[in-house]
Amino acid sequence: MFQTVENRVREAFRSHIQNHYATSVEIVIEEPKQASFGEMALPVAFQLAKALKKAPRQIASELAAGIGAIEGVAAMEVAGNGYINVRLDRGSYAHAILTGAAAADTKPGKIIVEHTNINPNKAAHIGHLRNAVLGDTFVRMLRATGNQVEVQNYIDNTGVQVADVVAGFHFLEGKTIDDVRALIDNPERPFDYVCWDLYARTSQHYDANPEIKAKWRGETLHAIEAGHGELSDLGHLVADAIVQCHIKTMLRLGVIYDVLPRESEILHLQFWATAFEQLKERKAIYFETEGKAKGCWVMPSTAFKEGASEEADDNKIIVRSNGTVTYVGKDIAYQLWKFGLLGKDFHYKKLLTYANGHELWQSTVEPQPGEKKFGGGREVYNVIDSRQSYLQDVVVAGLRALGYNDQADRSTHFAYEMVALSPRTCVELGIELSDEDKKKSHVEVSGRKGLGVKADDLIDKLIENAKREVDSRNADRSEAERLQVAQQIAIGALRYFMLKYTRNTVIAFDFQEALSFTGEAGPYVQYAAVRAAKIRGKVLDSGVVANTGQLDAASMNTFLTDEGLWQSLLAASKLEPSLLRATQSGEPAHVAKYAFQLAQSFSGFYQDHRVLEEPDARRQQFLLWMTDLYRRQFERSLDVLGIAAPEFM
RNA sequence: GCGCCCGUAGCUCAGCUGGAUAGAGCGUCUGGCUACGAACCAGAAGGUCGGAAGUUCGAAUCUUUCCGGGCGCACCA
Repeated sequence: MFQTVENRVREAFRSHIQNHYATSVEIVIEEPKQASFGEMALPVAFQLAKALKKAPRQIASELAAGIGAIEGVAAMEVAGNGYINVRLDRGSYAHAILTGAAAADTKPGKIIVEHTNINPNKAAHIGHLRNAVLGDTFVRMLRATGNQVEVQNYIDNTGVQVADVVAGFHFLEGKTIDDVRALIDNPERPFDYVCWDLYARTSQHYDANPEIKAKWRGETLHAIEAGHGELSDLGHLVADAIVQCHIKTMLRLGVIYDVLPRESEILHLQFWATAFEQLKERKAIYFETEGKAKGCWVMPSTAFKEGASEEADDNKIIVRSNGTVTYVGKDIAYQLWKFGLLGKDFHYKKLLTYANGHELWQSTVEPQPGEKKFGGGREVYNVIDSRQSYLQDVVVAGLRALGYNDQADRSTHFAYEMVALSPRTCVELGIELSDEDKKKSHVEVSGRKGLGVKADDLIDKLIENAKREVDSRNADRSEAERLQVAQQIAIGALRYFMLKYTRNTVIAFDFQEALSFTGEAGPYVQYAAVRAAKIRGKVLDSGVVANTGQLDAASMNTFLTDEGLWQSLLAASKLEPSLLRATQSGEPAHVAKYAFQLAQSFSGFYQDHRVLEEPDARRQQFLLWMTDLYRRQFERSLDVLGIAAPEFM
């Protein structure tokens, strides 16, 4: 609704200025510095001052006087040195919200979002959670603004990290496939936890014995890539089992996927070979005959690096001298497929059906009956750690080199900074810190060292904390209900924590902060949502029948002369513009911020107005409607954030 | 060495395309529950927006430079 009026104001000023001043400027509409100034502020007089050679204040006065009536606008004032402040017609604004149903228009084309993308060789940690929560929330934002989205989670099941764990089982510990299968089935200890420790042990062993590293890793990788033999079988067994663990962990957070494209199929279906031919044909890569990259196929650095010189020896190797392809090469093939440019497709089989009926598919080599189709997107977002921006640049350069400039432009590296650990949390975890580390604001996690906080451990701890609070406040509820709410609160706290920071902020993860359920946190928003729903329920239980029919623009206007109520309505009505802005800027933190501000606004409303005890029947109807508007907006914004609105807290 | 990111209140962070008196949470201090649930609310204290120069009617925001920090620059991903 706000945007509708905003557009009207913008258009009125645009045409008025065009007609009377014979010039055109971009009409900027801001939020006034202070709420008392009105609802919109236009600095347009400043922009015109130079061209018209007049004082801004004078121009503003002329504009305000000459522009005439605009539907939905009650008044315009000149303020400061030349601002034009716009005041809305409160009654008609409220009435328009009451009667209007905004239907989101669906946009054409499919957007592909790839996120999570965890190496299937150990348990997920907090860094992975940031990726998944950012990606999942962005997907929800896109869908809420009318986009069709396909969620992909790429599985690197043939990479070095999987090979290291396989080598650990096979060479280091002498385990057979049946031994490993027993570990997977062991309910005592989760398999991803077993691998977490084994990966750290294997890495340590490698560090102490570099020659063994080359031998074991090489042998294992070779077997996995060839796709047969015991080491290969072990690789698939481990990777598939870990993927199941990851899917389960992410499901706890409400994160689900549409399809898992796997690297093994990229290899076996010759995706790379096809891309390789195209790259060679278009001369995007060349065979190096001298220097340190002799015998490799490389992409010249001039293709992906600004200001790179011809002589600089920093070309990117795509195919190694032993003929194997690097990750970047495979990623170029994968990216081509995402846009439907490869001329090939995977086959797919259904991996599982989520409790809500949604199906998760996985790539496979053999054709399957009734298989779905994936890929072929109009736009692609890759949610990947900003440390990989160099490699993402290479991938995009690959698209450009093949002549796919449009697709390159619609290819976005949705980058985010890492999650590190606060020194205090390292101490709590029993991690030894060097004197140098102690001075730092954060310490980087390391999977190779087994240093980090496992996602499931963190979630368990959050639930435990929430459960204590819920128990102490809700003795009348059943154990099952309390547990469910505790889980919702824990996940709310966690998702909000991962979303409250903008993407390029390094998060120094701190247990005390993450476990905090007060202030700018998920549970604060949930609490407000619970209260809004509860008031509504109590009022209706008291025998009052909701009847918005008696709320016309004129009567609402009288209630809205109360500045506090007007500000409440305004805050509640601004979900759409902030959601749109957040989606355009690719910043889920903005949605989190809006939800928090909505909760702040409601808390104030809650304090100031007693809906249940309101003696004036019509005013009570109005307050009830406001409460319900808040409730609906909480529901929608929390849904975008992937946070549940509990029934009680 | 080259490239990218960051430096805003004691701490952790917002600040949309430059715009009016720079905001929030936490922490500190003062108040508010016989409750439409205090996981809340009201109020106070707290900032030369890292330094300097420039562009502009106007700079936390744009440019240059310096200082301080982070991350990249593999035949790993």
